Amino acid sequence: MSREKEITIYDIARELDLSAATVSRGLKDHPAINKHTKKKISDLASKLGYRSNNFASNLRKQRTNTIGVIVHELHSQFITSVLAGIEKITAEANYDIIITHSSETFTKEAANTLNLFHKRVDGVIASLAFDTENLAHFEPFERKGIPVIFFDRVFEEREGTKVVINNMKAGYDATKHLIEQGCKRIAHITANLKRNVYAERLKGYQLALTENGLKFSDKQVVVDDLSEEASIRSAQKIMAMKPMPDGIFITNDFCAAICIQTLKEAGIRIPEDIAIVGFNNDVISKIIEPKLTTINYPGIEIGEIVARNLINHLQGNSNIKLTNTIIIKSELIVRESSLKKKK
Amino acid sequence: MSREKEITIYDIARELDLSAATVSRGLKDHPAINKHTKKKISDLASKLGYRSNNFASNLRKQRTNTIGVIVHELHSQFITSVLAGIEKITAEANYDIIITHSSETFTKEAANTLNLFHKRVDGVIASLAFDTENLAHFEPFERKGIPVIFFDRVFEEREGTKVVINNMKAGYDATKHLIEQGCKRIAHITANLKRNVYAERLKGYQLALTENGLKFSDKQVVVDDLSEEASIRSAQKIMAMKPMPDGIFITNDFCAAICIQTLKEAGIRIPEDIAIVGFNNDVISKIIEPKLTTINYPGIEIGEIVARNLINHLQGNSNIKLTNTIIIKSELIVRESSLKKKK
DNA sequence: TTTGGAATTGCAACCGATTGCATAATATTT
DNA sequence: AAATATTATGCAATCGGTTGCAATTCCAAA
Repeated sequence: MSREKEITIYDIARELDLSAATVSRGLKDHPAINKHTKKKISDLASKLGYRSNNFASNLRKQRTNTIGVIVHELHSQFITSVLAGIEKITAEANYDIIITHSSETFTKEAANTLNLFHKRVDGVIASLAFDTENLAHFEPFERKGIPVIFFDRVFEEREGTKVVINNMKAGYDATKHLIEQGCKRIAHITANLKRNVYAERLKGYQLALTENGLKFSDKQVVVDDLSEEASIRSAQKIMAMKPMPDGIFITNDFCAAICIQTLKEAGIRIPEDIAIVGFNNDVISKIIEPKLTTINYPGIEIGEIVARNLINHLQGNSNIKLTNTIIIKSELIVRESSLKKKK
Repeated sequence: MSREKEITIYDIARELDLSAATVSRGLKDHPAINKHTKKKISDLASKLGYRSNNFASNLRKQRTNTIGVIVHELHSQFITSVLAGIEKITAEANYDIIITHSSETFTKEAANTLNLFHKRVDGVIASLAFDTENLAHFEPFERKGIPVIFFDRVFEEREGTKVVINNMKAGYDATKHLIEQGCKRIAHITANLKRNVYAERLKGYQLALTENGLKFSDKQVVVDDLSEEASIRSAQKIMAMKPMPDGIFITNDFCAAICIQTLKEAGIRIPEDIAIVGFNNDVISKIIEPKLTTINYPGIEIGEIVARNLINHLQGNSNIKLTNTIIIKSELIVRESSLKKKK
């Protein structure tokens, strides 16, 4: 199979006895070009199978029409929903996206960031890894005036637009719900508290407790990562508590599912002995038995809003520095895992 | 924030009183350049924050060092594992990847294919959408001599390398296992039989039945998509069969999980009344109750092999046309959902 | 017929890295 | 010291599309 020669605007120009400039303008519907000429150009272009060379074009235009996306994982429903939302909006606006993921490690996140920088993306959308401690690796973008928007895992202190849910309220709602179900000793399983999402949910948990006359104690908060092994460990810690909790607010559905499994295997009844609320509304929350009460996390919506904001900014219709924090609504979905009281 | 000017090799050349050619070679460790000079170049480059312009480079080199990946979904564990495998190998070989997904529709798949073509990827890795009927949309690649490797969902008839598991054997093993557990009336829930993977598994199912003196009947095969709704529908069809099956081989773990749920809600005991075997070894198979017997589908390995093959071919170390089908081992993982007999 | 202005098209200089070939500088051999 | 080989660097063309500005063509009004 011999490779066909690539067709360029010069080939088209030669064949139609025009200049490359005219062909270039004709192909992109420039108003100065005669309708007739445009037609001839685009006809011949498609006949010859012309495809525009992005590299030449980007090189000259000094922009790529590409947005870089940095996420912590691909395995989560939430993230894939966000990506779907981003993709929808960016595709409409004719932007390409490059998706990178950090597997929850700062090192890979930094490498991906650098990589996107070298690829000269016009803008970046990011959610931070588990152990990212600062935003120094985003500085090159800052220096070049390339906009970066964060969602979900963000640094509150940082300037610029962020898209998040009200994690504190969500944590509050989850805990309040457990209290309303009659729980008196409510534990909380969560992850790295340096991440805003977990810290905020903890605050909400704490507030709900104290506001309802229950006392908060460090000992009832289990911090680990959210892997399968960690989840089993966490469940074991819960069982070792004396007295054992009668309710748990768990910051992640997968972790909650593993916990439920571990607890059930130990003969603990859910929700009778321990009521459980998860977080995210993953598919898994409807598979696990009992079905999991959880917080709905509207990924698609978040993705759409993040993308729309970035693109507006890129097109000069808004200024990212002005808008600061966009809060998306999330709500509690009640299923069996928390229902101590019959309806 | 004012944008910094971009540093080029010319800036470096000027400052060091060298030619751009030398700088270019120095930066990529060309053997003809003096060690000393190289050091000076790379020192200044990093001091100035130089970043190479990929567009200029690609334009000149006429290749992008980018591989396009087309998959049917991002939501599945299997696919994200494959992607992880691909990423590992391509990153080592210094290739970039662009990931596109078709949401299981041919239209999007074709659009993505075209898009990758325009982006001038050096090679393509693809798994077909649910309803793709032919490979005409890959023809532009063929014409330009750009290699395309398929995995998982492939067209058997097509020339060129494909990476798959032995789906027929897997289907056979799954069904045989059910037979060994004493099942006499084994149903099969599957999806679009135009896709090789499903057609092959069906063949294996059929073979195991007839080989063991059980008769095969169309009526025991339920074909639908693999969505939640479809899975519920399928479970209902199973329950409506008279006599009801005592075993089901389901071509996908998620679907199997939903089926188990639906059957259990109807009071059917798993595995006592109906034994079930799934496919994929998704996380979900360990969450569902009872835990699901399934076929392990080694995604990472498949990804690695596909990527390695493509890269070898791109680097001229092998010819994709010669190798034809690479078969990866997969095996049955026995859990509770199929164990009628106590061990 | 002349002329002003609008409508089209072309010229030529970019954008930044790469690379075959020539040349210069240095080292080695005779 | 001359000749040859080795090492290091530079020249200049090239990749293909874009765009400010100039040039040409065309048409209608004077």
